[in-house]
Amino acid sequence: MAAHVVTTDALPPRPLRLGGADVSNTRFDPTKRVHAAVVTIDAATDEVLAAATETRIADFPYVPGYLGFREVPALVAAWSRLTLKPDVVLMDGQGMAHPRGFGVACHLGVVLGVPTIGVAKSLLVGTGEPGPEPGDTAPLLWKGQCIGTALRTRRGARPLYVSVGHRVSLPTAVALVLAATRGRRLAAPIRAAHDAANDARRAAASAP
DNA sequence: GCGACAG
DNA sequence: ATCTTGTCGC
Repeated sequence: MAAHVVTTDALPPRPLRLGGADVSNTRFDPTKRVHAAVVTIDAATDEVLAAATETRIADFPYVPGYLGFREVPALVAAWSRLTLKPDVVLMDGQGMAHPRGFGVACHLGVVLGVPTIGVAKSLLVGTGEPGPEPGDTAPLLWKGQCIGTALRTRRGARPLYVSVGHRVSLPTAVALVLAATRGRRLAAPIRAAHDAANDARRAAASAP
């Protein structure tokens, strides 16, 4: 089913450039536009090295389990204009922690041919509750299988759900996400992408 | 049939 | 996803 989602690491040695991908929507938007953003940051300093966005009409609605069909096309367009490509992309959403083992992060990775990691803020399927300390983890279980890792990145904050996207092992994925989180709940690349996507949305809203 | 349901 | 200020806590 998801046999083409290789779990063998294919990441280069340091310095590492981390990518972040996210999409913003305007609620009740009659034009049904999506604002996609992809960014590249320095893993050591969190400095944003490059960013690109794409605003377009979404040709597919939001349907749980089919997010890739709605968000990936715009993300691919944004990616094509990203001047400096990252080594691995952290995508806001599920990777293999998906009903058919192929969430938006896998979808993006396969289409781009780039290593990706699924980093979701809530669950689509599965269960797993990590301890209270940053770095605490718990296997994300579903139907007797480990489909990802529930990761506590900050005390008192809900965990993040990390799962394999494309060509990155789960242990490596969890380590990279945790390392990109500094006292904050979300990983730096995803926050940067979220900000860029929101900027694009506001720009499109105030433009004639 | 009922409930759940990434962003 | 988004609507939204102040407010509670480290």
